[in-house]
Amino acid sequence: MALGDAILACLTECPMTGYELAKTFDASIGFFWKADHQQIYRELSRLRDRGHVQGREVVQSGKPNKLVYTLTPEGRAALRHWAARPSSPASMKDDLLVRLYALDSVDIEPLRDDLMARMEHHRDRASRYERILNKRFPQGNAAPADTGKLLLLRMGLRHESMVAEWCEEALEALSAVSSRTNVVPIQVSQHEDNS
Amino acid sequence: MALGDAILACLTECPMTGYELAKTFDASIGFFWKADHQQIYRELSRLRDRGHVQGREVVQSGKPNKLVYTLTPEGRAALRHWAARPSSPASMKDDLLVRLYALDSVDIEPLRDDLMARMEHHRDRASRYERILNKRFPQGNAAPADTGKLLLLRMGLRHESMVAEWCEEALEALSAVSSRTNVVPIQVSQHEDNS
DNA sequence: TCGACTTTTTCGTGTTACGGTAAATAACGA
DNA sequence: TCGTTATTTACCGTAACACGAAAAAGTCGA
Repeated sequence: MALGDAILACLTECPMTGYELAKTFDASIGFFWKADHQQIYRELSRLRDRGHVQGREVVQSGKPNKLVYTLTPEGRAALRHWAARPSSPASMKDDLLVRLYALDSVDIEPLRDDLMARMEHHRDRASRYERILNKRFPQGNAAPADTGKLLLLRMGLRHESMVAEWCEEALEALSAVSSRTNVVPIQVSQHEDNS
Repeated sequence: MALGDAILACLTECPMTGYELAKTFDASIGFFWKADHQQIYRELSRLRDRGHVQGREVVQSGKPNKLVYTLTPEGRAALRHWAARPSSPASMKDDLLVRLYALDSVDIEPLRDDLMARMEHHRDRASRYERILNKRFPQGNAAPADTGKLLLLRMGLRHESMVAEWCEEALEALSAVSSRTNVVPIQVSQHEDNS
């Protein structure tokens, strides 16, 4: 809902090219917001049109020239202005939850596999966040300017641990159900594979 | 990414009209997925075109006639098929997190207000989930067919409590920062209010 | 009785997000 | 020479979201 603003937020750190942004995004805001490079570039040109960022071309010898984008005062003001408005809570919107909702109309074998994969995924991320936390904020506190980043990481850690734990619980609950499994081989025929 | 499938999942419960779906969605899947009635109706016609649901018109005296949508066998198969594919973890994508990331380029007063409102919001939802859990699953366990719904509610409860708790922590951390606040009145002038 | 609200469906229009495919340019390394 | 990395850009489509509007029938309170 505000990829543009997310990019502006990223650019408050330092001026960057689209390429760098696409990489950096993944290591900061990208923890909770995916955006591929096409999205980033498109959004950057839109921001440039609005005057919120300014692109300076840097001639490079070895590589194609790059466009370093800098936050303009207008962009900075827009970010502040945007940040001053109340936020709306994000929805979770997870496929897994929909599948669980329709649990008895669905095959549980693949669901179980899915849950296990997800559990590992969330555990991985949790330990990743923990590692970063320990490295960047060993004392558990941060300089005022970094407070937000510390809070972000803590949120990420909590979220991932919580979901991983929940996956575990869900797997247990599924085991209890799996006895009366309706094991019917899935039909791939007849109708197309849309959705 | 799969509103259609979410609707199919909803319809596994019982046949419903678009109007009822729009209401019911809010009280089940809508806990983690917002969709207004226009979206639902449009998706329903698409599903009907694909043959995944079937609409029967029910003539009513007092009110306008309604279209009761029933899951077709094809729809049921499509749902099973969809549910058998691995899910992709949803991203959190919360405005608040972006604002915190750019904490030192942003006014903290409105941020604090926002955090407080959000904390209340998440607390409300947490207690709401708890109430539903106590009412629907007093024993803490569910019939096999309802296991998924129990898990959903537990996830919702955990998520909301976690976020509420995190908001509290964030507010504390902000208090520590707020002493060196850069209190400059926000400019609304000069450039337009886009974004 | 008038006006407001509920029930029920539908249309339209625009933006944002997300996804894939692909191309141009130029170096560096195998 | 072929593949990879760096760097930007273009075009395609679909899905999601947001807003606004309207019909057509009834119910209920002021």
